[in-house]
Amino acid sequence: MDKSEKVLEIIKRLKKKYPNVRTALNFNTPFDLLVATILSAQTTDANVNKVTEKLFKKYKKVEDYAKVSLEELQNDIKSINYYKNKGKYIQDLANHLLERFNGEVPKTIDELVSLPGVGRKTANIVLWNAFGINEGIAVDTHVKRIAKLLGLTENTDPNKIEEDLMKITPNEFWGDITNLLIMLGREICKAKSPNHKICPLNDICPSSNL
DNA sequence: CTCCCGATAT
DNA sequence: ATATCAGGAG
Repeated sequence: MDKSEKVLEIIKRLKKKYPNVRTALNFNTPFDLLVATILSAQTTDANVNKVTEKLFKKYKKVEDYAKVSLEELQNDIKSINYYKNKGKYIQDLANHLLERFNGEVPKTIDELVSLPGVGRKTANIVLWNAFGINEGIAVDTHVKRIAKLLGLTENTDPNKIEEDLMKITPNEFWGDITNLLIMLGREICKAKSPNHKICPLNDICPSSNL
């Protein structure tokens, strides 16, 4: 089974296990999702959702993030890891959107990545989950770890892993594969204790100990 | 490469 | 105690 066939089999099995998988981050608007995704760096989604529940009620529009003092915004996300950096990213981001994009979230990777605090991972998450656009594959810590365990890539650089995955994955699945691997990573193929016994991929995974 | 720097699981 | 969690900037 070559890598392309393997990816299809992996997607098929994971889709069966997680039929309607989508981002676990709660959001109403594309901008909400952009904020939530920035907050999610090195932070669990549950913790992000706890904070955004209040945040999105207080900050309805892009202008609201631009208006407040940085200290107040940082304080509103205080329970999030790296809250000082993230607060600054989000406020700068709001200003860039207002000045350069008429207050709207852009719909291309190049434009998204030009915004403060937004890298390829964040851009891909927002494009797929807010707009349904498959321009790339979001490589987060789970995707990075599991793609290597499954033998889909030998690279460790997220950008190269993204290239490898794009080569062997049909475009229609570029959005799904990230969410599917994230679910697998959170529930079964955990960083510290991968549970090979209950993994639906254990018979085609070179890293399985069974 | 380092810094950022909270909450939770183990 | 420490490893890890939907990373990105400098």
